[in-house]
Amino acid sequence: MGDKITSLQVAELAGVSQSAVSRVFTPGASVSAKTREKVRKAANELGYRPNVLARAMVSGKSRIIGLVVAYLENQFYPEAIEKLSNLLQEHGYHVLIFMATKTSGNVDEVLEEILDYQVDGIVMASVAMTSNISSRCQQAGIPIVLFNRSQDMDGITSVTTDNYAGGRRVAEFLVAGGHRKISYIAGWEGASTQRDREAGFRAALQEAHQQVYSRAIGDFHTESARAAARDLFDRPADDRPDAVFVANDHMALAVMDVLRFELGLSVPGDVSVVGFDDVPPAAWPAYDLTTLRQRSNLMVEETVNALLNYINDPDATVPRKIAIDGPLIVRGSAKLPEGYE
Amino acid sequence: MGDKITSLQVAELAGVSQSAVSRVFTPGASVSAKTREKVRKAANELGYRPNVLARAMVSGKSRIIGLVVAYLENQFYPEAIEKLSNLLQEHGYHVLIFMATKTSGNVDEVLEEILDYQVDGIVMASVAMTSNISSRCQQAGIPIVLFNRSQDMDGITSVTTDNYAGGRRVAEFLVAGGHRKISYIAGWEGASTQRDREAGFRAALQEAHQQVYSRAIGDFHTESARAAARDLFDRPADDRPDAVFVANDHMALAVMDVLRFELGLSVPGDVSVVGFDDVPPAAWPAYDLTTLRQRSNLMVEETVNALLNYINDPDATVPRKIAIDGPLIVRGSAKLPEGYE
DNA sequence: ATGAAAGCGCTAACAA
DNA sequence: TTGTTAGCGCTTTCAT
Repeated sequence: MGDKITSLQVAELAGVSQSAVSRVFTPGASVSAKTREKVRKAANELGYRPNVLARAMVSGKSRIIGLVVAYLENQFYPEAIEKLSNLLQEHGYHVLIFMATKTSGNVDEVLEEILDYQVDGIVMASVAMTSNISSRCQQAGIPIVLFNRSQDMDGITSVTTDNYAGGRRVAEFLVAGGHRKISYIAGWEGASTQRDREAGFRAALQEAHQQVYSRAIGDFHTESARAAARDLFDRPADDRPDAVFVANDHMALAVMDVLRFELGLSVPGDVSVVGFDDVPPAAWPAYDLTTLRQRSNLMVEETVNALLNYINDPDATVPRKIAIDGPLIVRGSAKLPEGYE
Repeated sequence: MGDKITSLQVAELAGVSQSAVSRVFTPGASVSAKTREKVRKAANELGYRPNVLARAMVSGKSRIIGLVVAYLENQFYPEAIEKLSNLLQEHGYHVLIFMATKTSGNVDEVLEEILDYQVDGIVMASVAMTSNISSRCQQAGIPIVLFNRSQDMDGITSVTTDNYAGGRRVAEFLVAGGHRKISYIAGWEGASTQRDREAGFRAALQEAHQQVYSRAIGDFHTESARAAARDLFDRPADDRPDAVFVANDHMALAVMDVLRFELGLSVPGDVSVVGFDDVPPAAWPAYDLTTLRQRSNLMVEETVNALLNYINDPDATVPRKIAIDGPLIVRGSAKLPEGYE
């Protein structure tokens, strides 16, 4: 008992050939209404469902998308994963998760594992890529898209927020708010997101004839961010920034806690804080964080599009660097510019 | 170019049979050192790796575990998923994600999809089970374990915190804190976690000759929780609870925001708040939430154990309801009992 | 429109 | 220890 039902058993019950059964379950195959009916009936009776793995073997399409992720602690990612998985599900694909954390330290190792599953595509979220990996996939003919990371090297598709523009927007907002000592808490310096946000931020500051007042590295992690905040703010009032742009919300929330509860500073009274991402807690009244929103819905849609386009027509698809514009969500953690409506 | 390397090609290059190659990649098969060496060399040269799907087909073991989740918004789950995935990876398994949300509304539908992938096991997180599903899996011989949900019906393995004991512990703490008007904000009433937490809570209250002062339903969602908080607390001081147990942290944080920022109440000055889970934000200084911790590490370990035990020896494995004790993490959101150290 | 037959890449008897 | 041989459950020519 409990044995798997095969198409052959259905065929026998329906009194048709095994390939007829296969055709009934293959969209766009030619079967007569009568045959289809007989097969459907037999299949229902037996509770038959095609074996995806067998289908994958012969067709070469597994309908599995590999997802590499390393940083679920940052709420931006669970949210994105949920959307990604949902959208792919709607297209008949499913997500096989690979954690690129401690255990299987290096990404290359993880990637080999993914390839073993004959995935139809790969999404790498918040993970850097070596050109080695890239060529490995290229040669395997597997599309890969970088989510929330970009790569200088060409030939690899990526979907990000327009981090440069976002950084600019934050700087402009802070400058307009009348701040004169604007500091920056950086994310992990290996990340393109960090780099681009900072570059845009600095560029706009420069245009306003300002520069970054001080800088510390938070590495995208809570504890490092706290240390960075102490580093920049635990000093006399006249040597203290009056505003800080933190490279993502996950850090910005921790920074706000340090400012308020450790250093007794008022936000935005003494210091304005702006983050990046707009994760759910940023909207909580206790933080009410002004932040540059990443439009994760759009990002996910673009990711899935890129993947499916390639799968459906590998030759007609060229790698693109997709950068989505993100709006500044103005809340209460930063002083408003004069006359801001 | 870019074609997949098969064991046959390796065999030819190594000058051995195809099955020799297979054996080299099968742990515990008998191969001579010489053959192994030849094969290894050829495999490296060609960049060969076994096709997991083909292996799955013939062996009947896919090394894929299906995971059903519905509620990534609650930080407890991303954390758990990360740990689960990591631990399974260490055992050579990988997680195929299925969202049980809006899109594929009903769990039964999702489950059929999972079965199509010939998974070796299923973890259902925060998802209720119909007996229908259960028997479907039983008959397919696929182990299924409920994570953070339990089921009255027998024959199904579940891993939870001891929610009843947890609920008791919270009540005892609140009573010891001198509270006399203790209320409860419930989670989704279909959830076993909700039921058990409330039952334990009420039992301990009763033993202290108290009862629940008032009750509202938060459904485990932020917005409903906010409404529930208003419902219970937006009233004259003498008809207001002096403490509230909220069925999980995700809601408790939202409740604290309403109390403080909408109703102008002080926590714990006017109201003590206790949650359940101990998600990361509970420890943030802005909330400093007293809460009953779910030991997700242990829960995940037990889940993986249960799964692997069954896979390795289906006949010797009996369904168990595993309930893990969780400690009360005392922070600042609730008044401390007299003389509490 | 349908059936027969040939594999997809691999593991697992079975011989040798 | 090794090679040979059968499949795993399915899709896909190729005839009919």
